[in-house]
Amino acid sequence: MASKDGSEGGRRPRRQDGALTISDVAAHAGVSTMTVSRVLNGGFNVRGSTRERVETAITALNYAPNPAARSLASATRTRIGLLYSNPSAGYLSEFLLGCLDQVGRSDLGLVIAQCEPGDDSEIAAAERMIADGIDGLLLPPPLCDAAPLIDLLAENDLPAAAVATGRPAASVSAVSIGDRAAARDMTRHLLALGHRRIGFITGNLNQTVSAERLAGHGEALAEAGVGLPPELEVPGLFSYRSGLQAAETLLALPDPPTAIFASNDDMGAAAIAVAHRRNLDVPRDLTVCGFDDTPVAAMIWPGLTTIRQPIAAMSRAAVDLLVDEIRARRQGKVAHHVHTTMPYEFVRRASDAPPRRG
Amino acid sequence: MASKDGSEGGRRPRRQDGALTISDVAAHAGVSTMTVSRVLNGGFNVRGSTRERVETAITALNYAPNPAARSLASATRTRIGLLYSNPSAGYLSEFLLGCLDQVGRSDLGLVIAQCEPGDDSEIAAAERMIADGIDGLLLPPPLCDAAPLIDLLAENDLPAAAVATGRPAASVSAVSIGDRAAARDMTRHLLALGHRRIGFITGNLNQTVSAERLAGHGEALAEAGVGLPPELEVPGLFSYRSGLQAAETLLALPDPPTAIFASNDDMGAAAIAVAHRRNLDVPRDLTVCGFDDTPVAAMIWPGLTTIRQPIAAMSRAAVDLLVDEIRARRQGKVAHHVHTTMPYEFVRRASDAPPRRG
DNA sequence: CTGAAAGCGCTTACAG
DNA sequence: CTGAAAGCGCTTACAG
Repeated sequence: MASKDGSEGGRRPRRQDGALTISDVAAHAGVSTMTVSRVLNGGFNVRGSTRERVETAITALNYAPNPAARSLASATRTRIGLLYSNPSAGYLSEFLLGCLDQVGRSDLGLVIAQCEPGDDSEIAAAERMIADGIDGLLLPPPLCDAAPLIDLLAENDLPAAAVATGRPAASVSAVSIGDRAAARDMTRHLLALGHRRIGFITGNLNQTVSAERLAGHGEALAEAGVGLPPELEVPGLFSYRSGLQAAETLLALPDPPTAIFASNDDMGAAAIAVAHRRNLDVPRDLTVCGFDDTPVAAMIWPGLTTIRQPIAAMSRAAVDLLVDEIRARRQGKVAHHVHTTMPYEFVRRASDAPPRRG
Repeated sequence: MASKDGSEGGRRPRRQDGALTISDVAAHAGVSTMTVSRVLNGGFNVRGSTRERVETAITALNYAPNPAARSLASATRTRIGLLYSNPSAGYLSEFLLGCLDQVGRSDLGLVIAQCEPGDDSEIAAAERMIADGIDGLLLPPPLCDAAPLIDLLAENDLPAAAVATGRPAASVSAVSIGDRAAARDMTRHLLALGHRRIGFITGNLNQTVSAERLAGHGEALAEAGVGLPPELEVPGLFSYRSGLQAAETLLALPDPPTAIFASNDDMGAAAIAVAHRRNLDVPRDLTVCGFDDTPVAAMIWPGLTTIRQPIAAMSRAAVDLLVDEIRARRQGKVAHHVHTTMPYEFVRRASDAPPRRG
């Protein structure tokens, strides 16, 4: 067949940035672009050996698909929602940093809504997003544990990814650290320093991580044969203010603890403030430690010994999980809810020391 | 002419979401899509009357171009960088919220880098971004005032948008509130309550807003014929810790102030903490106010009277400015550096009252 | 100042 | 299981 129009040659190509395209991969693997596309999108209906050849070509060439072309061709820009509700500012900013990163590299639309905790505004906000045609929802704490919300999503068959929940619901994907193990590590550290009377400030019991962290603390004590007298376990709500009050309670005890393990950094910072108000030196007179490693932990003095959660990496991972699930559904596959655990890190700063003798 | 291929009909259209395309606008305006595209991209080489017709069609139809198609066709995804350096977490999270929103709706790539303040890492980070081929840079405080950094960008002819600078450099676009006027309003409020000895905690003088806020304070005092004794002006660094020290200094004065105006909320919160430590009731014994309206202002007790900066709106606006400038340059137009001022808001909470008598 | 054609890099719908 | 063709919505390069 002759070429369809008479004119041959002439125009110069538009693009000169050396970016690889799907055709390069196809050529390298000796298949059609169609097949490469299939592999890219889950590899269904592709023979195993073919898929391997394509995957080899992809990694050899270090190919990454052009997100703009993808969303244009599929005529569906994936849009995910982020619902948040008064987390600490330090947590939120790191969470957003992770989202921004992942959203930017995947050409996703991200719709954000804040909602007040407690009342039904989280339900209302979620319903608005569903009506708006969102493809999936991201749930940072404390919403990761909001049962009515999660039920609503399940009823509407909307994929969701919960971040930092202590006990993921079966109907959602989730990214967490091992909160129980992390708390156990922290308490083991305090025990190793020689502390035996350790005050514990719980988190808000609406959030499942609170019970997990308390359980981890209890396990470490049990291992060491140390008891946890009820007066040493005081309730907090994750807020600075609640930490102030909890620390007051602990330090006003007739036989006060030599160490305080606060279930997050804000409350740890509050415990340090209370200690100072009482003219106690931290860590000489009192050891204090926190959890999360939000910015405040490094900003106060003395720096707070804590557990680092890789928050940005967790939100990135959650976005990935969500997108994978959305894609899978579009192809009619069964939805997998993946529960991922990411590594935490023990961060020792300057707020802990052996208990004072005499 | 006959249709080019014999087959007529057959496939059904791929898209069914009623989204408008450039062809709809072209039909409505009675021009080619090419002309609509020209209007969309600055309207050069389009007759005035034609442009108006197209613009009318765009607004009538409420048309918005498909960002994915745009970046695919132009073969250039606009990528902007965000360089940040230890702002308060509350500030950063609101700033990111704005970016996320704007980036999401424009199909922009966003590259984020943190750098330590002071040393040359901001220069190094910027150079890395330039080498990476970034199209423009976003500069939240304190980097909005980093002269060496801004010089580097000017030398490399890289568009930048500074957010919340008190005195924008000529070579960058900028989005600010009127810091001077806002501080003037706050001090007028304190004067109206009856305060005459007002302590002022400055911000970090590396940031130009610090001098502006101080100047606004001074202007209001001058208007009222009230002097500013040197001992009532104490230096802060915008950090909680620096606020603690500054407030101590003020309250240890033989004739202490009846009100403290802190140049940001973190330092205002610190002043309240110091007052409490000294058994002073806020606001009965001491009025305290802040600036910015970051989350901490509403979280502490009493709630902090402050000036609200629309941080998210400011970062959104900065992204827009940057993108406009990048597009203009691509079309060979001269780059405009726009300096925008956005409205602030006086937020009265519970930390201010008339001075105590006797 | 304006438009017809080609093309951006992918995916969908169809046909084997 | 695999591929040839058409199309996503826009912009570039060219021609008037």
